[in-house]
Amino acid sequence: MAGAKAGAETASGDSGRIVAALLAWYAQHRRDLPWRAPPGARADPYRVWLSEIMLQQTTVAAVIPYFHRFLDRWPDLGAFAAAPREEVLKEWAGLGYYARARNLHACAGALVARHGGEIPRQESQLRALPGIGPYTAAAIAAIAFDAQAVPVDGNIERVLARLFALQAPLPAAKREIAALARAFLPLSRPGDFAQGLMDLGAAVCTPKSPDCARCPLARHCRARELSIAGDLPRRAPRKARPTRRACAFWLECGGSVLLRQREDQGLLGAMMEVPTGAWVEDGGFADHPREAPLKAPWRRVEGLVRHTFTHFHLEIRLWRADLPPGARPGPPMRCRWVPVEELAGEALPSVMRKLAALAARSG
DNA sequence: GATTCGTGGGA
DNA sequence: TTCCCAAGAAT
Repeated sequence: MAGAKAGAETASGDSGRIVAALLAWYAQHRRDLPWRAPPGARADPYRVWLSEIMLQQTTVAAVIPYFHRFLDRWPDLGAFAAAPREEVLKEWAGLGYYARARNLHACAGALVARHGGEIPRQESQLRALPGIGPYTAAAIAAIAFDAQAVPVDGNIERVLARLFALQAPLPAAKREIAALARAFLPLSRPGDFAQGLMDLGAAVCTPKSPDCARCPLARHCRARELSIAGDLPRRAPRKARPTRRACAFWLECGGSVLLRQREDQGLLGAMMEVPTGAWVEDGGFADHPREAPLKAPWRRVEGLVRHTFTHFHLEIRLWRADLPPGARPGPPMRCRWVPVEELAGEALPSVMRKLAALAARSG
């Protein structure tokens, strides 16, 4: 912690000027985002909560259309809390990290049960809710309620690592960076300070080629002084991604296709899938459809679906069978017949939509 | 502390 | 093509 101590001392000397410069920059350059209130106004806590969950490890550009669809359909927390989980998962499909959607639904229930259908303003109470970790609790407290909190996201980690020229690699340096962030407290406008740092990180202090010439904090920045801004923060090297292989089974009958709901936990948990066999690392493709969910005249579909998850690549070979309209079997466990025209509205993650697209070309 | 958990865009 | 990584949380 010697580094953090030295950094904090540096910050205390400059912190007032840094905060002022950042707030002035933010007043001029703040992004106009759909979950933000006009300058000076306080944002709707429901929108802040929803947007912060969506923005976890997800780009603003990817979130915006989802945020609009959620808000059109569920304009306030009361409406959202009444939504069945299945509908939440359908609206979330394609955004990724589906535990967020499951936790979002669970969190709404907890807000109704424990907080009278309101979003609490205390960081500690927020932190106890499903899907809300240290970052999100601080972000909601600061942005929605102007509470004395400093959320530390990837942007702020990067800005602070550069400001103080921290050489320690992430993620080990997270605690040290959080300590530096807290050295800016107390703040007059915690929400604007946090969002200012995030906007700065997104627009100026970017990961690869920071635009120091346009940075309001340049005169305070140790990394710029050392000409290493673009090299910070350092990160521990990543492990290589292995490849897993699997077969999927597209069974069509009378214009409907057989889908299956995945197990509630784990990868793509509770989402719908084209039934697949085992996903085997360093495996080959079976020559026979022995893992098919039903007996049918299976034939191989030409081509391959490739998809990359966070920690492995997946290659899927598709098998297809078409049954006569009158011969539709009862759906096996966790399965359901879905009209092909209604696939778009199903809770299908992106990898499964790729399979549907391949099947459509094979039909 | 290390792993697991998605997706799409850009260099 | 390949790699990086974006408003992290849960285990």
